[in-house]
Amino acid sequence: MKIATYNVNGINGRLPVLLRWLNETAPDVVCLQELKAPQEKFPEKAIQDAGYNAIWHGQKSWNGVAILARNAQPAEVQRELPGDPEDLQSRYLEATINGISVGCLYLPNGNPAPGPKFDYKLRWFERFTAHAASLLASDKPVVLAGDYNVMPTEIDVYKPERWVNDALFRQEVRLAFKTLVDQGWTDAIRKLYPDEIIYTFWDYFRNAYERNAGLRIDHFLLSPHLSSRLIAAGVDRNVRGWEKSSDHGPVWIELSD
DNA sequence: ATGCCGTGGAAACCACGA
Repeated sequence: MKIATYNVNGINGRLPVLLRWLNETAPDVVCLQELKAPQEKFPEKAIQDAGYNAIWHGQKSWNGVAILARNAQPAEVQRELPGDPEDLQSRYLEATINGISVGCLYLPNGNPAPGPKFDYKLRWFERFTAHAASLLASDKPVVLAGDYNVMPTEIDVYKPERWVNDALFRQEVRLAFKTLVDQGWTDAIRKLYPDEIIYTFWDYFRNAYERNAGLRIDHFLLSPHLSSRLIAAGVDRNVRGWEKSSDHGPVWIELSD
């Protein structure tokens, strides 16, 4: 079973790229972030014609998350992150697919830091960590996939010294990620490639992709059940080089049946 | 050190992203 996550940076502007990638790589489950489309503007028919059932939580202009499944219907569990009724941003969607709980997340960027946006990021991270703990306690197979907007360690940044005060790399955020993982999650890419430089994002500026000036901010966290089933993982970095690409590349894992 | 590019939405600029 192949599960992927892809921050599309606008699903309608990205539709040709998304459909080509789905057709070429045929993941079984896909978590999408940054739809940047209201609920009624999700391209449901094109996704269905590509062979995928979908649930999504859209939002006008920003945010928005979706879960796609091939040969299965995602059973929605919740469409927002618990813990703050006043948080209206569409950043979390959870579904059960073939017995696996799939959490699709778009963690806040948090810049500029310090400031209210950074405070919101840290609060969101705390709520997410609490929810992740409850998922672990359920003892079900769980995957938490998405754009975490965190580079966990220095090898996840092309020039770490330039990012120390950035909301994606500040100590508070790296510590929050470590606290989350230490609950008992496995960072899928790092389990298979503990020391390799692997990026999932390249800025649109300054030929970042061509220079491989990237960041690793899109992650898969696996519960113990799924960690033992992990057989492969990677980044479809070539997609980042396609015409009209997102600034993120798709990331994927393969689980044994 | 930096939003230089890209997207969406409103309105020919602005907010936002990482």
